[in-house]
Amino acid sequence: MQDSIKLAGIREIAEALSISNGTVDRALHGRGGVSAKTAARVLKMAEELGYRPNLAARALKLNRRIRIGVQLPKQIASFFDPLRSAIRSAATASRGFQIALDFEEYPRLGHGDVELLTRVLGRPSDQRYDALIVTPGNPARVDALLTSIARSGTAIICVASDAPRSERLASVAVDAYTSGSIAAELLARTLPNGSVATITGDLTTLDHADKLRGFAATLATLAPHLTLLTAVESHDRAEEAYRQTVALLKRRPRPVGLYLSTANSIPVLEAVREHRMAGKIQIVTTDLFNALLPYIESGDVLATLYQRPQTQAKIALETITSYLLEGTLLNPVTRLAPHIILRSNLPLFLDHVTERQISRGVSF
Amino acid sequence: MQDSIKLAGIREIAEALSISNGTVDRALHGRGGVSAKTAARVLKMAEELGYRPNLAARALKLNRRIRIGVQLPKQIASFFDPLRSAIRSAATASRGFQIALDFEEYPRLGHGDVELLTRVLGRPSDQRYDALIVTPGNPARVDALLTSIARSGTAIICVASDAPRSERLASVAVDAYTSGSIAAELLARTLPNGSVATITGDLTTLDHADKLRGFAATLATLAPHLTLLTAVESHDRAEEAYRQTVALLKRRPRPVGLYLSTANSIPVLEAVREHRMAGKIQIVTTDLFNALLPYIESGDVLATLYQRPQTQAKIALETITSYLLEGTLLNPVTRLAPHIILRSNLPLFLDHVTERQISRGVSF
DNA sequence: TTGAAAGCGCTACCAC
DNA sequence: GTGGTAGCGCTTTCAA
Repeated sequence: MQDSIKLAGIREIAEALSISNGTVDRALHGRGGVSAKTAARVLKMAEELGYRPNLAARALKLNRRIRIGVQLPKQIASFFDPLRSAIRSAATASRGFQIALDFEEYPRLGHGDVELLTRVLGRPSDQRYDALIVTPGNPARVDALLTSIARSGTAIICVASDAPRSERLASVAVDAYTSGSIAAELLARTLPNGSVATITGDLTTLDHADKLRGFAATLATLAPHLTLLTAVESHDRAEEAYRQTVALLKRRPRPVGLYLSTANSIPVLEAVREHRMAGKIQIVTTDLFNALLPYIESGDVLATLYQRPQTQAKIALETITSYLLEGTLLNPVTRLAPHIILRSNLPLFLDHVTERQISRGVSF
Repeated sequence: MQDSIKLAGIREIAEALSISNGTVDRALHGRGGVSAKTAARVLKMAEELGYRPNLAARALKLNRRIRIGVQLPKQIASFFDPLRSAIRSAATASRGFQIALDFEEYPRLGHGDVELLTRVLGRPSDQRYDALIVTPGNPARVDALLTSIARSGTAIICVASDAPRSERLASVAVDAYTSGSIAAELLARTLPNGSVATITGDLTTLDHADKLRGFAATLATLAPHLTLLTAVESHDRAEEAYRQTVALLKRRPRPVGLYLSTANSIPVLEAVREHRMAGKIQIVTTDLFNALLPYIESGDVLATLYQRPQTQAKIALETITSYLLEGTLLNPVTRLAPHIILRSNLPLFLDHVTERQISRGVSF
């Protein structure tokens, strides 16, 4: 089979119709100032000749240096640091655009994000972002802001979470419901009778709530032999998680399985180890970072659900560039499957773990 | 943090040194005809100004219509059909290059591949491929050919398998050893005592042998309670697989787990069902296609290891274009982690399953 | 409403 | 060894 496409450009269309290429361009892009009749002829001929715009030429001519704002929280660093650096390298690799990135940070989801977003609206128009990458925290508090920004001409891309009721251009995230569902299936298949517990961050966060819904639903379907204890919220703080874990371990009968739906897993794992329950409780965690590695290698952790920050970054930037350059919206909503990382496939992910994910302060 | 890179082009370097941009270009690309001294000055200034080539301009100027040959087997269609169509769409989406694809097919791995490769060497030089995408079957029989083609100036990219001793430019594949290892871990975690069997294609194929090595190694480590029966080779033929499965099911004690390391799983699953053993034997399969879906949904299949043809295609084309356009070899060897598809995350993969994977004849 | 032409940054060719 | 320059296909501006 041969894909030989004859390359028809604007020039060819113009010649075929004996008009100027300026007119063809205007017609093709509906820029106005073209009679309806001519426009129709152009469109028809373009179709006929199989017109494919030369993106290199377009990019060269436009030669825009597009400006992308990136507003992400410092925490949880194990996820957002790799995400940031992946955005950086995806931007560097981009053909066609010079991409200027403007990174801004705030402490954590729901703490400082609104302020940064507000500041975007105040930027002088010559410094406007062409696109803005954000992780929306509480939708109720950012929806309106995101919509305002979008209407001001900045394309909004949500990563890691979503604000579906805002006018964001696109959203990329791991499917949270499915994440919970996978955790439940893994526990269902490996555990005999007993009860399982979940430790999450904050149930007002959509992502966390969705994970729990998926977990509960699948547990009910696949594991009628397992009882689900009420969810514990650790608010992504280390001591809280530690304390709550100790409390869980003192319950009788003791839970046989644990689903940690945020990256705040280390204090939990430490508590489990200190109580000499390592390996006796099946644990499914979230994300991948240095401190977690030994627990996976030892088998203390059955599996971790990796949210693929690199992939999310790549998709986000592809979405932005193809939107700005070609005017096509690839995929308004991308829901990735998390990678299920076990002991056996861990080696393949080791190069995804960066070094400088040192937890400072109480959480990570 | 602000990434404002001042955009220095060839022009800027030339002006800074009061020389012509032709000279700068020659120096930057080591094209010769430049005095060592000038070349050094140019390189230094380029460094200083942070020279970044404008890839759009380069692409526009070169305006090559690169020609990529794609030689893949018809079987196993569930893998190679999606791979082919993903190559197609990745090529269409490519900025900078017009890509002409030349698809060629042969019946199956090891049957007809050598002939197609030989034919490549005979092509008139004006029809030479800039790059060739292949799945090497038996390395012993294609290594030399691949090297000849590579030396003739065609970049060879191996997908789905590898020929590491040839002079191929790059290789993209799922890590076979890890695939087997994952299968073993899943069975180890879900099975009590007993024996497990493997059905593979052909142990002379590197990929199949590697999977088995990984399976055996991990089984020994994680599941001393499980016995591994000797591997069965079905040569990817349906009746053979069916017959062998029936034989396996007649063994006493009956195997409690099964690892099917090729996509030739349907006859096995049918045999299991007919013997009313569905759900009583844990089965891990390979790849994802329509016919397999009901088995995953019903739980007959515990997990399938998906080899991500779309991802492989994308990486292969990225490797090719960045090599031909920028002259940089991204990653000579890419080893993907297979996706572990369970019942819970299956919905996220449904759109990866194309329709026209109808098995014709004896195998797929 | 349409035509003509400049020019984006790079490569390659020709002249010196 | 080096300088000068045409031109890739597109967008955009100015003139008609």
